[in-house]
Amino acid sequence: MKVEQERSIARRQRIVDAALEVFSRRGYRDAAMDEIASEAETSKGGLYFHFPNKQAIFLALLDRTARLLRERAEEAITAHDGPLARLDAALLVVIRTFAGHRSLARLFLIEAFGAGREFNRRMAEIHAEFAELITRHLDEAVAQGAIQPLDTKLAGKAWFGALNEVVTAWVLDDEPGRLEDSYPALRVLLLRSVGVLEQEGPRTGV
Amino acid sequence: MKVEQERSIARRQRIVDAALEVFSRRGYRDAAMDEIASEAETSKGGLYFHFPNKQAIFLALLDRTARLLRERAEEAITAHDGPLARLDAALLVVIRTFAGHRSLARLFLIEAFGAGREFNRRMAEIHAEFAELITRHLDEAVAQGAIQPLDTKLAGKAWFGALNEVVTAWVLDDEPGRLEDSYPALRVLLLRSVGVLEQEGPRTGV
Amino acid sequence: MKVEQERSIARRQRIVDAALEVFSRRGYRDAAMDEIASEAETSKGGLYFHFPNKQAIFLALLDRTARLLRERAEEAITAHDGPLARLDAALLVVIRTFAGHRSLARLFLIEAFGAGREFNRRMAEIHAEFAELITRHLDEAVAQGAIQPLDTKLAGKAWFGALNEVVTAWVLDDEPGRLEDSYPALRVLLLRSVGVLEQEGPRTGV
Amino acid sequence: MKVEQERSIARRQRIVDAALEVFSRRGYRDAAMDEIASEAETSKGGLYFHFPNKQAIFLALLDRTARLLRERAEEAITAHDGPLARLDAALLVVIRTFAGHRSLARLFLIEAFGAGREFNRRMAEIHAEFAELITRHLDEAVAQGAIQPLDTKLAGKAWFGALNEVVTAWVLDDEPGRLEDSYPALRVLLLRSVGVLEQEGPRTGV
DNA sequence: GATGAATGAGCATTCATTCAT
DNA sequence: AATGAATGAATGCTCATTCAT
Repeated sequence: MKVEQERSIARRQRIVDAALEVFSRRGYRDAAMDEIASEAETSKGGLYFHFPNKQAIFLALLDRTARLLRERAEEAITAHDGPLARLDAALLVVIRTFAGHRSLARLFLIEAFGAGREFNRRMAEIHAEFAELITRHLDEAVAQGAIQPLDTKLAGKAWFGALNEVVTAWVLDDEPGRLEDSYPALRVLLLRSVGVLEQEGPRTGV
Repeated sequence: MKVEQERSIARRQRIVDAALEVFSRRGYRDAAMDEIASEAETSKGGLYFHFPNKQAIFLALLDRTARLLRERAEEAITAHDGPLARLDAALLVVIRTFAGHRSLARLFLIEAFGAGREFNRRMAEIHAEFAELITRHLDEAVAQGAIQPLDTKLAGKAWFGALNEVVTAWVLDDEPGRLEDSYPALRVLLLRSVGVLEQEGPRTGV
Repeated sequence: MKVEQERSIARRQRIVDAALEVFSRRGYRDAAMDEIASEAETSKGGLYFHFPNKQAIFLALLDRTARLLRERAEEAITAHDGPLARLDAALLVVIRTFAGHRSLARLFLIEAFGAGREFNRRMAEIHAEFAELITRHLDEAVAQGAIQPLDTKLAGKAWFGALNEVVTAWVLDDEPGRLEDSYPALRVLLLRSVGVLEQEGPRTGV
Repeated sequence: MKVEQERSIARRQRIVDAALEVFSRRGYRDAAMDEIASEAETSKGGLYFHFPNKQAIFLALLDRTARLLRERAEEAITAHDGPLARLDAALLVVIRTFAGHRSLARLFLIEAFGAGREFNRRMAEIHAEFAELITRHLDEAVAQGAIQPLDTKLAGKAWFGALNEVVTAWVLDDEPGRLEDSYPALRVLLLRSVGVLEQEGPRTGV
């Protein structure tokens, strides 16, 4: 039993991995189940044993990615003190994660929209989640008097959008530089936008 | 001849109008040439007389939209003095244009990606153009001493991204409020991000 | 215009003809659209231009067949006088029609059921129509005093069923004799069942 | 061993029961092995342990049903004297059996055809068997002088067909009445068709 | 210029059957 | 005996594109 369950989970994993590969190579619509199957070293039927349809695979991939980002961000957050430092660390971690997984970034920021009306709601939710995370910390910063009161909801969206665009441009760049290198300047802009003029960057490694 | 040319141009117009309608109703992939044809009150063959293929229609639509935005932005720009005021006016005009054409916004910000790998390059260019417009004015503001030197290229992307996200969230909102209402706060954020603390909004009408 | 319409109608005809061929060769479910297409010397897309789906082709075929039978039956009916003679002529015509088109009989009596729940209602209607035709004439025979009063609704079903089974057995027979040869005896049985002991057969040719 | 054999037989029973349920719910083609398995509270593998394939399950069900009908009919037959009384009793028992098992009737009279070319032969046999049972008794009635000589083979088919159609119409009726109520009138028709004008109905219970 | 009929490659999905455990 | 994971052939349907009229 145990063994079989583990194998089944592993197979799902492999399918989702393959899906990432194929979706980011072809885009959602042009990705054929056949190709995902062979990339996952299984058969088309195998795919349908583990997932009800193509959409479900994409959704699983989306959720896995969102979870990964969220977990890393939260980890970074708990490792720091003070709302702005935490936010700072979280954004850096997001940048770094995408920097290390360009195809994942492409999937998350580009393919996910346009994959069909059905995904728009889910993507809106994911965007909203991240924007809210930012909003929450800005609210706390306001509460602690670290920054002046402001429309934190809007700021959450704006920060997320700024980050988003920087990463998107990097994804679509034919000869991309190092994504992480954009962060320091972006950080200054974002902090200034809420009225923080100086603050040291996070001391997280590398 | 003259008359026929005009008629032909009018027909193209009607097709592109129909395309906007259908693409934003269904998304690029799910929009059928049949539906565009009937929306344009012509036949499938008629479409292919005026455009070589589906992609070309979409591209024409994209370019028409980009041109519209650019023209309006430039108009606003020439109506103002000083790089920051001009930028301010341009962004406001973009916001207002999208506010008045939600389906166009959806098309431009959501469908355009995911319409297929072939469009990504074009979209990247369009994004870049707008980011560069911002960068240009920020550069000028730096040159005039209105703001402190900064990474204006990055700031261009960030500003555009912030704007983008605010509009996107509005497009995907089931019960959207008035998009224009977000602008004043966004404006403050953006200006602050480049170190400008106070500045009156543009006096553009309504 | 005229020419094109005619051609279009001819094509539909050809498709329905091909469908009869293929459905009665393979049965409804095992008939592939591909095979119907090639039998009709057109392409799969062509099929779908003229019919919305497989079911619609089958239904068109069913209706065409039912219409053919009805028309021939009515023709025979108007050529005779007296309800029993008319009925007699109608049944004979049905028998003869099936005798001349074994695959059509197979389709109509065997494939049509079992082609899927969706067809059952239609088939029930068709059966009912024929049974009612019989019932109507029996009613008239009663009204004219040619036969004693009886449950004509039930008799309609029973007569139709008897006919049906005789034809079905012939269709499924590996070495079938001449279907028409069964008619005289069947005729005697049916007439006797409503109390008519003697009556000459119809004088319709061959 | 004994116990295990019994268990195995019971399992087969359960599978065939489940098959009846599912086949008459969905029709042969649309019935999935998965659904039969879960209805039988076993697994797909379990099905294939007891039967070589889907067809075999259907055949087993068909044969079980035919056997049931035959046994009940024979029972009724031996309980009566005289060929016509026996026939009468047999038909009544068939009617009553179907009346009590509508899904079984649907399966036997409707799904069984159209389940695929492979079943046609078997169904033809089953029909023939019942027709022959009728023929046999009519032959005996002729031999005993109870009825005048006639084409008893044809009459067998016709009787069976009449019965068949009455039951089929009832199966396909959305708001069916009591099937048994049709029998007395049908009986009169059938008997008259072979020249018997009066005869009391069978005295079989209820 | 315009039309509508035709094409055919492409694809998601289903499902009976197999088989290692 | 039983399970459930895996297989892969089969198929209805879509749709951009072509082209004779």
